[in-house]
Amino acid sequence: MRKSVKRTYSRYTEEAIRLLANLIRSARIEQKLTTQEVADRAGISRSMLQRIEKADLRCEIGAVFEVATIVGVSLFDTSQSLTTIRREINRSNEKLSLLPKAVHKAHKVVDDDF
Amino acid sequence: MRKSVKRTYSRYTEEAIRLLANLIRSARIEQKLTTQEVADRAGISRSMLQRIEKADLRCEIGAVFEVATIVGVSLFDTSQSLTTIRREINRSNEKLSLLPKAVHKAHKVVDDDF
DNA sequence: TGATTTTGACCTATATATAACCCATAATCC
DNA sequence: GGATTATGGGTTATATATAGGTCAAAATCA
Repeated sequence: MRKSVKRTYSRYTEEAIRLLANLIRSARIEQKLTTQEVADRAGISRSMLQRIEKADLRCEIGAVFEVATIVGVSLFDTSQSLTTIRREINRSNEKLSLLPKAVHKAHKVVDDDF
Repeated sequence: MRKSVKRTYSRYTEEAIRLLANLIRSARIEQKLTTQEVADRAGISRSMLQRIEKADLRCEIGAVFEVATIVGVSLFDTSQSLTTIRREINRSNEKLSLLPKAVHKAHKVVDDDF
């Protein structure tokens, strides 16, 4: 079953996505690409691109990142480069392999009376 | 109408999201938070969080960013700070106001014969 | 080791996002 | 100014993501 979904977002989340949307729109216009062109290249509809540029929080992250990549907005602005990001992935994989697989909370106290 | 959607993604998009997912999972475990706890705080289901940590490209960007924020993974690693990101938004707004509102391609050449 | 909890993988019903339209207006260019 | 194109804002049918559940296996800890 699925309950009606009404999400709330932190300020930081909202503004991060707002910034990303603005950067995408700027980059698109600077490169003189129409919304239709970018949408086609990204394999999405024009209406979807419009939502992305309006910072709609419910767009698929894959679509947003793909558009960003196409117009040249670097995610993780550490690096635009694929090799660098791969290095980071490897590091995070190593780290993950060292961390515990599950997080256990302290056992519930059975002693409820006092 | 809606056509069946089969997306393709660039390598960079895939790996950027892979990295983000790894960072989220690492941070969650380091802070000894269970999947259920984080899901609750983010207002999403546990199954959704699982997809996020598996780098599923079709999750809502808002949900992903919210989880990242909750476990302390900074988007735009320039800054974890809200004020810095706001400054960036303002700059991008100024920039956008100076850019043309629409991108026009050269007029179609009516002269088709040669 | 045994008790307890977390996780991952699945399933289902339904709310919702999506592509693909259309149209009016705005923006651009000559 | 006039012609042309881009954009924004709708609408609709349908594919799909989602919440919420179950269950077995894995992981943790005493």
